[in-house]
Amino acid sequence: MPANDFKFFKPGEVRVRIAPSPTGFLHIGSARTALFNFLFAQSHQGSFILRIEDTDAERSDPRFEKDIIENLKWLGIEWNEGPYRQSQRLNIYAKYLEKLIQENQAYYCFCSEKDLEAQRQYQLSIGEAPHYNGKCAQLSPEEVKKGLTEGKPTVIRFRMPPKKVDFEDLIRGKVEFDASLMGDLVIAKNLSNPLYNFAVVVDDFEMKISHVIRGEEHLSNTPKQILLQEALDFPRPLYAHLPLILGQDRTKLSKRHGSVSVSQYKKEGYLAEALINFMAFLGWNPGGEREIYSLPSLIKEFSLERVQKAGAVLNIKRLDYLNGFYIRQRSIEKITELCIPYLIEAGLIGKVEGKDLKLFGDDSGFLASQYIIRETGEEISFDTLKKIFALYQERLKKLSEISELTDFFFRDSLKYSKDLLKWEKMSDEEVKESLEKSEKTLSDVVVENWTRENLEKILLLRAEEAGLPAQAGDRGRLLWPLRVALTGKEASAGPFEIAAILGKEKTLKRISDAKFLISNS
RNA sequence: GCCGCCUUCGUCUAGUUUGGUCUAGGACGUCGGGUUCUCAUCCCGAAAAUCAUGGGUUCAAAUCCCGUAGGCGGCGCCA
Repeated sequence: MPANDFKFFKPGEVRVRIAPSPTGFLHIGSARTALFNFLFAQSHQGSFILRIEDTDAERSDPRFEKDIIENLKWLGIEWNEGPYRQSQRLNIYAKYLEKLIQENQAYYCFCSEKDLEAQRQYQLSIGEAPHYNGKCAQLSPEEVKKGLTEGKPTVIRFRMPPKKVDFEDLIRGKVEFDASLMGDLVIAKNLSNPLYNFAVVVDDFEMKISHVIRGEEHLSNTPKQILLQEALDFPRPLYAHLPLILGQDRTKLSKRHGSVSVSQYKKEGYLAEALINFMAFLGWNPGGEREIYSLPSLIKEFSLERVQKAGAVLNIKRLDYLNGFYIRQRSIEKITELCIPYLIEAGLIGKVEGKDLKLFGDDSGFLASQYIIRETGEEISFDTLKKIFALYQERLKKLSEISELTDFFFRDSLKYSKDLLKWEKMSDEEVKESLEKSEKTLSDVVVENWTRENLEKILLLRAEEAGLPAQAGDRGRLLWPLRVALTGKEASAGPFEIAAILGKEKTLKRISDAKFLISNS
């Protein structure tokens, strides 16, 4: 816990914070706010503080706090202080609350929610912004005491000074609000239950926050917080309101737009560095033409001046592109480690019975030297899996695609329609001939020579002698049926590399299965 | 309804501070082509913004000024 001192922050000392409420999984919007705060702190050698705003006990849940912390770490967004929890700082808020009440800057209000709602409806109907009408603002001390001792339901309201408030937003410039339109703000349910706008002001002061960098949805909270600061005699931090992240329909991004939580993206197989690069460019860019940036290079380039004012629509295709790029950058060992859990989850492979798998890290999945193919019971090594994934590394946009792309390696028999075996307009008979040719060619290859290079050399030779005009295009007559026989798929990696991994026996078995399919249906 | 903010290719954006080099640049996506049995990668090329709109200032405006429209956000005993 920080010391309870009242020292003003030093203007030169940059201290920023991210203040998520644990009422949901870490949202991509909060993650981006965290990123910008982190980048800003890092580029100014400042401090970045994590503060969990869990004053709403009903909606807060420790598992959300866990999710927030885990995913921030996963993204590589590290904080220097915290996590602080507002629920553990209630005595601090109570002290300031009492001060405001004592100074008559805040007061108890006994209005019922029903009355308030009626009032709101009425104000709306006459074209006014809904705001508290001040009914309890002038209660005598006796009335307050009576209400309190009777245990009447109550809240604490801040006497909002009816004045204009302006502030210089680092991104938007001068912004002005008229507080006389706002009505007295509820700052706490009672002495031990502070509410957001109040708790934020106290904490930002106590934690000596120099710059409040947050989403634009907080812009209209700012004048309220400024007035509270003035009432408490706190210095005013600098403000920067980030543009919102929008969905396709240009409204604030929410669940109905699809994936919004970082954990969802992680599970779908997006890499942290892709997400970071992507989020950084949502409402900001360094000005040049380079678009690939790692965390360290972002720190070098980041500045609040280059942050956009308008909201930014999240373009998932761009994230996919970036993710594919970063997948291709990773080492094949790392890709293998990351892909294995998806295969396990799809039920394609499993642990070897009796052997313990080493579980490492948070999310890297299982790492072992041997796995078992569920359908056949055969063992498969990490190295073989590595070879399989190597074929698909450049084809992957998301890691989660791996099981659908490579499932044929882990199946005993393949299911596909016989027409898929036909390249262009081949007849059944031609397909059969093609397969027989592959079969013959491959059965002549001794196991010692069963390598990708060799298979390619031999098969290509056979394809080109053909008997037909030997054009490169004719390779398809041999290669397409072969590839479909091995994979059962319209699109896949090439037949040579697949056959090399499958081995002679399985390769020939699949060709024979394909011949059966084309002849008997 | 009230208050506030915003407005350059479909999307993210460069350019606006210091008006001319902007017949508006890049990236994703789309389309076409090359490599290729397929897919992906990679390479080449194209279409795509009368700079929301109206007016003004100026020899000259995406860039400066005024108005208008539209969009979004907030208006909670949520954060």
